[in-house]
Amino acid sequence: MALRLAFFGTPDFAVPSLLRLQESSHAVVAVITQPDRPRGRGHKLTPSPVKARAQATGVPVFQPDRLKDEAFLSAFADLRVDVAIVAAYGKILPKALLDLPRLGMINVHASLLPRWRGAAPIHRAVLAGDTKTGVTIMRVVPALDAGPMLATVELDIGPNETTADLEPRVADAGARLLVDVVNRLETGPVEETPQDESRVTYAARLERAESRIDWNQPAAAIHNQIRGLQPWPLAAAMLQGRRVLLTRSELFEVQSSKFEVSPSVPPGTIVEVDANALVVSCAPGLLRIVSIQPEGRAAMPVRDFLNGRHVTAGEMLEPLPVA
RNA sequence: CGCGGGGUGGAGCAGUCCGGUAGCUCGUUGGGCUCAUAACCCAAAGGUCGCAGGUUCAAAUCCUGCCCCCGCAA
Repeated sequence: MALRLAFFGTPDFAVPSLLRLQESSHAVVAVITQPDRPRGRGHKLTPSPVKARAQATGVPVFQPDRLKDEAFLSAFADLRVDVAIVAAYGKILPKALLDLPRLGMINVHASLLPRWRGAAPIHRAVLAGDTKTGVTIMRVVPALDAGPMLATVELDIGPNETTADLEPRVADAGARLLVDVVNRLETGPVEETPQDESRVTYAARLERAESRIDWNQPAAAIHNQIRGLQPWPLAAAMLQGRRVLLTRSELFEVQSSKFEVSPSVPPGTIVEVDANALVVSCAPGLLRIVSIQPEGRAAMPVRDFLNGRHVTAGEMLEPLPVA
């Protein structure tokens, strides 16, 4: 018998999960998403991506300010859902809500739990230089991302892959895994594996201040910063007195004597400008910047950037002033 | 009505203040040079200057309205 589902989700990450559930044999009878918020330029009130998708398909949408509202809780109870799905909803779900669905609530989480519980699992995995990540489907419990696991899938993170590249892949893999789990729940209980509490790490929300590049760091760390802070807040530095966002980089692997950096070269120095990259000295190591975004412009390959700007070896990429 | 930057051959930019021949770097195409090349030399093609209206003998440039892109801030 097809299950009646409620879907809690808000950003782009949640959309593929909603989409695949709607394509499944089950019935998504309600979508709960964050209230429209002023966002973007001009402070325009903008619906969440999940809301946009739900409205396009005619599913009833709930946008409660507080999940503990009696009115919402009773309306939700009246839906008599079998399973509630949570995918990056954006708020802690109260205990009173968790108990309402007949088979409980399950969460799509973008990491291999217990690593990276919390708000920014994909970003933190890339920032930490993880070479693999994945998705966990787990039961929602009152503690943050701590529920027992029903299924996982692993994904490799490419050496130059950014969070913006990775997120849709994780979202899609998670959506497939989710439908698989829901299908199994339809036929009976699914085995649950408790998380190993000794290996828990937390993925803190990103802050704007993390955008500032400190060139007194190993090239690999800065590379991960550039890859990880996408699509927001992006790694930033100063070039020729103007703020630039560094959007793509590559580790400089080949040890060529031509590029040996003497200890007297200060970190942040552009030691070489070639057709496609700015080669910058870090401490230690060299990083090739291959894509850059000037203020007021879209990101572009360094090759294009250099067609309109003069940058020569010896100039510096300065750290952003501390706000 | 949050603040600011921008839209000029395929790409990145200059030119706009002070109206008067459409410019630079790169790419593309053809040719040359070279053992060879993403190098170098020569040549060519390619543009409704975001859209609409106005002012003017003349508008990329000045005036008015609109569309789109980006950063900041939330």
